[in-house]
Amino acid sequence: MPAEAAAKPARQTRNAEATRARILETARVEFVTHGLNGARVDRIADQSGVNKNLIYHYFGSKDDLYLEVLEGIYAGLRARQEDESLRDLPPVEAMRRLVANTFDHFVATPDLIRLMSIENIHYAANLKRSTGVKPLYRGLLDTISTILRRGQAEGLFRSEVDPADLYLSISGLAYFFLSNQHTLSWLLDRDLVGTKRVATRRQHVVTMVLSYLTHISPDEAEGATPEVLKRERRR
Amino acid sequence: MPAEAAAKPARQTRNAEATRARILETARVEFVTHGLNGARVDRIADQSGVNKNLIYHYFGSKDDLYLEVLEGIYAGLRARQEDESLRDLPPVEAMRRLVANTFDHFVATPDLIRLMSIENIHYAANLKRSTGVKPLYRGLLDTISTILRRGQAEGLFRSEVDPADLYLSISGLAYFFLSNQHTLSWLLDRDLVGTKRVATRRQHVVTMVLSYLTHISPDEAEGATPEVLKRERRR
DNA sequence: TCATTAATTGACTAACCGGTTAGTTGTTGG
DNA sequence: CCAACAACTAACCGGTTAGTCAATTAATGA
Repeated sequence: MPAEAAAKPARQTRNAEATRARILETARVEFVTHGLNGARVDRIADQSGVNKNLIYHYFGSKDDLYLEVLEGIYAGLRARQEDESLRDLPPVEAMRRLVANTFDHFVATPDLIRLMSIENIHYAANLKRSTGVKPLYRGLLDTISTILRRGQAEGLFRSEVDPADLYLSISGLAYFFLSNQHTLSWLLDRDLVGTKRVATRRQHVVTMVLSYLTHISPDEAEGATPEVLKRERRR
Repeated sequence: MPAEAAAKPARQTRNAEATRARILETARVEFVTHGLNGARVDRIADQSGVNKNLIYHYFGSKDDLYLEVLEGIYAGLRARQEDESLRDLPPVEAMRRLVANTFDHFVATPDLIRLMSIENIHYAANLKRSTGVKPLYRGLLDTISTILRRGQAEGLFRSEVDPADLYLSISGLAYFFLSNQHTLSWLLDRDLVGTKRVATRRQHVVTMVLSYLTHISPDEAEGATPEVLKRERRR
């Protein structure tokens, strides 16, 4: 294995970095599976093949360990966001991708969904101790606002749309059927997360958001078309 | 107090029914506030001014007590549903009310939101032990299907709408900003549940669903209007 | 090579917590 | 009036759980 030679002097029996990462990974699974109260530090220790005290040595407390897991998951959100590329696209296409990306990210990251739910059960007490997660959302809202404004200027989108409301709707449409899949699939007697089902739901969500945005009411649309006129009317 | 005379022989120190109800009410608050794992049987006992063993006498176990709370909350869902009245209204108005009712019910019943989240964190393990909650949802889907079909027959609604998907969307739009209000209000730096904010969100949600339903694509709308023709095309 | 530092462990504890045992007290029907 | 039963309590139990203390072992640098 010539690849690993580049990394480090290759310790044999001890490797702080790797051990710490292993604990964190095990903790992620534990917290996602059992929630904050249901998670057991002993179980995390056993699963990562490590003495329990090592966890306290590296992470201080159960809550701090949980917070680090939480921050890691939210950080993954930023990586996938690729806001920049959207700003150059035509408004309708940009919005279509934004919705689809949000949907796909939720589907691909079940841990995010569960941790968001868990965190809200705890009134976001831990997230509020965090630093650095918050800025991610400022950029997201900016992106939505930008796309929205361009679409409205071109007379393609309805006016009077609150970007935050739109964000809540996009997220809600993609979040709910996933976060509540266990009660819902039982109550509705159908699988909600099969590949085929997810694909049709994705289409449905994209269509709903775009129908809403491009549905211009009659009195608003009269004598529309030219972008300049549209911009004029906004005063 | 002449009013209470009609009720019963008025026991003084003991009242099984009232005590049981008091425990259940206290338990509801405890489970909603702390979740299933976070709830403490001792605390429920103290708060209801009752010996802990009495809880086990009436409810058997912590899980069974939780289940009874859960069933009570879901039962409230049925009471508020008033499906019947909707079926007689014109499709658009019926759908408008269905969406608004769902929204209002979620807003008015924060306990429902929290318990649904809590239950999903636990993979719906407790709900699945329940009998009688499931039928409620059959009726709900029927109502949606009926309204949808009538609206489509009259050429008012787009075709090819899965009733279940529509239900998931209506719920998701009303659920997400409430269930995740604690993380979201922190991340977005704004209050989400103030009276005014809820009112604008309500309008937004109703508008989005109706825009989607009434947005007939060009190729679908050509030569539309007559209901008969519409019905004809569905073959 | 040896002292220093960091990684890692075993053994332990105090508090907690769901559930139980063994009762006491009030109500009610005969 | 009293036996039988239901409502209700006090005290306890055993397993669990987050967190700690003191030691041991491996790498590191001088």
